[in-house]
Amino acid sequence: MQKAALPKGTRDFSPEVMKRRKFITTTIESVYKKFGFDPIETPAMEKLSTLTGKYGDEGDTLLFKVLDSGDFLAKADQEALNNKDSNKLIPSVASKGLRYDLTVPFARYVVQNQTHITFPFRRYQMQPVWRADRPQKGRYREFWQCDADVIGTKSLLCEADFIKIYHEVFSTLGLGNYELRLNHRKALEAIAKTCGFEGSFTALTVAIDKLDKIGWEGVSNELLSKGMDHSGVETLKQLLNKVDFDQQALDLLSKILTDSKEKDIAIEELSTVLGFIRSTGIRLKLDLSLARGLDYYTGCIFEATIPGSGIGSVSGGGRYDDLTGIFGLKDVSGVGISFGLDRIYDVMLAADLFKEVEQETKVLFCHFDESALLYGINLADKLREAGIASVVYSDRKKINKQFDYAHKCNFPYVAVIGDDEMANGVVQLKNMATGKQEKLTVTDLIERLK
RNA sequence: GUGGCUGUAGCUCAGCUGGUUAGAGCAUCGGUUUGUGGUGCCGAGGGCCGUGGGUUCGAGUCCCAUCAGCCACCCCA
Repeated sequence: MQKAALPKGTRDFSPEVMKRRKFITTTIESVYKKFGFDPIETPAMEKLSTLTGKYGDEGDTLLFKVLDSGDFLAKADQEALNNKDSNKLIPSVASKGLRYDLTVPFARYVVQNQTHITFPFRRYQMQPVWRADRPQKGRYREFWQCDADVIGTKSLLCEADFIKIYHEVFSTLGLGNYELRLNHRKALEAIAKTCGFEGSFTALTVAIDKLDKIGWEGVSNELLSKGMDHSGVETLKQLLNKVDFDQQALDLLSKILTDSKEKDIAIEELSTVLGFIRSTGIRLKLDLSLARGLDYYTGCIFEATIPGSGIGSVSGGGRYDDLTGIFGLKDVSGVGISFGLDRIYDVMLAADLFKEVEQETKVLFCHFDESALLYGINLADKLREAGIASVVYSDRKKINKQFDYAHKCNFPYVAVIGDDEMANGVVQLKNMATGKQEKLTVTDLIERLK
């Protein structure tokens, strides 16, 4: 006998859990639909060449590779094999991989279907993704992303739409205390210029992204050691405070940053977004320390967290000006966001935000003998025709066992069938919550349970 | 990839400084005299004490290794 077990970082979902997960996904889906997005799906596997090189070096190591079928060793890179060089061996034995996110497969989809797509294209996609990360709290190897993207327009109205979507989704889920942080990739570049650090843009973003973890002192020490001078550090310090996203914040930013093309773009785009959402009263933060790891972002970037949840971001996104370029389609700008279903679930569970899951099957037919069982089968079919979910107890067991089953499964009603009921053309319907029961004909039964 | 913590029944755990046949609660199944569930009462099944080695007269308990799980770092949803 072998032990029943799952691969590390993967989970089964019980009916109770699935009902709650569905609540989250249908909420997100209905908001996406309301904003004019249509669904697509893509395969779990992509060609490895589609995935590699899109998520940075670290991302490549986190990709699950799928071993080729057949005699894969025959066509393996013999030199790499002899040298036991795993990394070099991979391309010759694995040509597929599990998708790492939904954005890159989407870019591939857009390029491949460009002649059939009408731009701007608004799609949503809710599917699992896989990462060979070491699992821990709020981190799984298989998890679901709920993405929405608009591709084929540079309009900042899209960014405004996503801010409204964030607000509606989190409010509906009961997570109205969410914090949405906004930044602009060009603002980061302008900051690098202002601080005399344009040559080490990546080092700058890596450092300031750690602000909430290692504090201002840690960040400044790191930057000083990387060669930033004291005046640069002082300037930076004025910028990194997380502030309300409003005109005042933009004015201040404009005052501190030295003139550059990037500054102009960042300020102008952020003001445009602000203008689009001003009337809604939605609040968000301008956080110039927000960097986000994925380097395909070029414009506005978003990240949403639930303060006090102990789990990192539950959603992220941003604008990418040239993600389709790598697949041969130039000058197509897109912007999108992604909700992390599993993390939202964890946060909601911890905050006790799920309502009691109700049993959707209305009634269980219980019986005393073979003829009552057959009688029940017919009645159940009549109820189903009327759209009432019902089950006939499938085995011949004592009536108290049948009731026990109904109780444990949370069926709201039990319909008892015996000789009396069959003789009179009725059933004994018992309300399991109140304990009350009454004799009803089929017609009355349907009327009662509708 | 780096570090820390933990492995005893299906689940949560107890098992004192090593000492007879390994315990509890919950869960499961059966019964409570058979046309009615929840609570109560009675009873049953279920454990190579993660795995391998070592110390010892004797190991669930001590030591080493290994595997697995959890947590943190890195990075991220």
